[in-house]
Amino acid sequence: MRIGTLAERTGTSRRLLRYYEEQGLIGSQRSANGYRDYAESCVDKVIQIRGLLDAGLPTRVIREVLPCMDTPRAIRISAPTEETIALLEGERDRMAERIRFLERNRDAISEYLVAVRAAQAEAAPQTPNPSEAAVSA
Amino acid sequence: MRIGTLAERTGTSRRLLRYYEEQGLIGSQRSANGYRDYAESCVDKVIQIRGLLDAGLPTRVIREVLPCMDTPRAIRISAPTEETIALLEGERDRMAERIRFLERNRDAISEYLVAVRAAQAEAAPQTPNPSEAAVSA
DNA sequence: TCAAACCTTCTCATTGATGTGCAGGTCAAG
DNA sequence: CTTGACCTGCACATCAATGAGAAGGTTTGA
Repeated sequence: MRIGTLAERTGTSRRLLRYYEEQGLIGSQRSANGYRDYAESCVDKVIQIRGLLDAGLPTRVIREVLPCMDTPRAIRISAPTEETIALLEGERDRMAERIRFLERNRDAISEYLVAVRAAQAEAAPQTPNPSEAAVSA
Repeated sequence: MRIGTLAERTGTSRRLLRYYEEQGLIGSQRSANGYRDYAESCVDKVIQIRGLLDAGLPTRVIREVLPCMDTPRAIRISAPTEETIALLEGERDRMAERIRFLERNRDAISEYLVAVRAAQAEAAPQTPNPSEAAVSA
């Protein structure tokens, strides 16, 4: 498929797809006219990349990690170097740490929101006036 | 405490602490000579900030979220605006999504590492390797 | 008291990562 | 021929963080 289709199907901009190719995250064939021609699997791959970037992994790491996971489930063994294995182990640990931290903060925010709602309900039990205390930001 | 002490206790640079103050993430008193004087609670706060940034939250959001969590457990109600509440709900959801994605990727990497180790064990079966199937996380 | 070592202040500039805008040109279809 | 999708390449934007330099405060010991 061409870049416009891939952009639409992944919700990214064409520009960004070219950027990811420039960064070595995705590849493409070229048609005779020079247009990029993407494989079907690129859709999943781009979504995967978006998620990994959002999770805080730098492109440098994604470049190493991605070839190991063909699609988000299937696994391909491709004789990685010891260095790559160590990188993956490190990233797995970093992910685990991030998860723990995110869980703590998600819970803290949830608890806070519950407390706020309880306070609101107590402050205005009969009058539903949401902007009574609204001031600056 | 002064900035050097805080830097040492949080593992950040003095420069970064000034930057966080500039960004409105932390505050400080000033001594008569103009030196910053940090409260004890700043240690936790800075660690919290590091974690939230690492989790992918921008300073703009942290600035809103942080005052709601005095230390990583205690919660203070401070009459937030509806806008802030919506922001917090959004961030909580984004965190939950990030957690799900990180878990998927962490598991994928773990599985991959297991498979790689199995392949290595098969390639070199005479090497005594008692913990061949050791997996973590 | 002086001086050296160290800490702090502020400010301007820069880096690195992720991404976007845009100009100028090519290609293909109506 | 016009329109729209695509190409390359350069520049710009944003955000987090850092470097460097100049000036001044603090401490300690000769």
